[in-house]
Amino acid sequence: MSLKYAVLAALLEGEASGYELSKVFDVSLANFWPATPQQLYRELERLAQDGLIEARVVQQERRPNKRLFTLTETGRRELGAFAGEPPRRPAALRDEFLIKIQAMDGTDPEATRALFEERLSWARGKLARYERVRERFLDGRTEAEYLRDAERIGPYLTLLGGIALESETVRWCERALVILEARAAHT
Amino acid sequence: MSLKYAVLAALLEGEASGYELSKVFDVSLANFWPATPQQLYRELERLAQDGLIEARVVQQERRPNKRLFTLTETGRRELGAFAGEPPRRPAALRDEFLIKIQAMDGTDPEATRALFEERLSWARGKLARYERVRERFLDGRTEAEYLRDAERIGPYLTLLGGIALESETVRWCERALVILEARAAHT
DNA sequence: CGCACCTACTCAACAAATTGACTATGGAGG
DNA sequence: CCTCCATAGTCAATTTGTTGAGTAGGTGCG
Repeated sequence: MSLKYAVLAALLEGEASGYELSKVFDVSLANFWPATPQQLYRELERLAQDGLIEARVVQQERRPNKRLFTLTETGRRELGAFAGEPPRRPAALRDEFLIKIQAMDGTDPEATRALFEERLSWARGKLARYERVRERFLDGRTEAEYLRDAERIGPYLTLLGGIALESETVRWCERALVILEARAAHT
Repeated sequence: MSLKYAVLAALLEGEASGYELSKVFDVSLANFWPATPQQLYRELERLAQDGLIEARVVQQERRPNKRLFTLTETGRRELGAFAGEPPRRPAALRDEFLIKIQAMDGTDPEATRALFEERLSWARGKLARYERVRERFLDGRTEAEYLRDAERIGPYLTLLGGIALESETVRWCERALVILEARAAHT
């Protein structure tokens, strides 16, 4: 149900092809609504049929042709209506890693440490990427200036959410590693 | 794929029926691996067939009979193996609310404020529940004592993760509300 | 006494997500 | 020259996940 609106929201940034969207979903929207290319192509088809987006075929030389999609007025309206409504379902996190941690006792402590280490460096990497995106948003201005002047701040707020989440993950991993080390030293 | 291990991990706490598991998944495991009762019943059936868990029918008076499931040695081993391996897929967050925020510009600012307010109070509620669970874990001991003496600390670490996540959500919402207010006052 | 709600599930149907393979063309690197 | 990677997708099969209903006895409330 919500993939529909995730796609519409992505098209607020402007015209895009399915392929381009699959890239966007990989880096930005993937942070709160993951989708595979196949899901996107299917969804775009449906949205176009329902008149929420419009396709425009662009002939390309030395490349396969592509279809660029734009929001229609109807699409924009539907997205607006959706954005104003309270969410029907709460956020869902699905994390294999946490299952492993839940079940970690009785396995090799060293393996557990490695898991946390991996997660930590992954979170740090993500945080660094987020910070670069933030620089691009600000584009030289201070945050206060940006928040005062920009016409769209939604994407910036979700970015702040992502940054908050990942920096907290980093702190949590660091803490867990200290705890694990203390338990290891104690034996 | 991972629901399997989520169920096995839940059974580490001891024997449980499908119905009991559906309650556990609602409060604890739901935080990182949501599942509906139907999914659980299907999964339990499969796990029993594969010999990873064992069922024992308990006759009850004035209640429908229930089947209690326990981990077998095989199940315990498979779970251990899983817990040691690096995760095949990264954590996935699916959050309708964030789509709405991404698309919020061009809708009623008051509606957006209400969304954040709602999310905020929801996060605070969850945090309070987590803290109560934490009290139960500690059971009078200090955290340091608990972490030194307890045989299982996995569930405590995932709980800490949940607490970190929700308290960061609270801070993020508060910040967003300040920003929204400033934009509203500015007009 | 009737109604709603709790325990403890099962069944069927449907929607969504995932996986893997397949079609094309072009450019880069060895 | 050959292979791999990037663009720009499509198709089909399978697995997961979701929704709604049904069964059946028990408990609590007014």
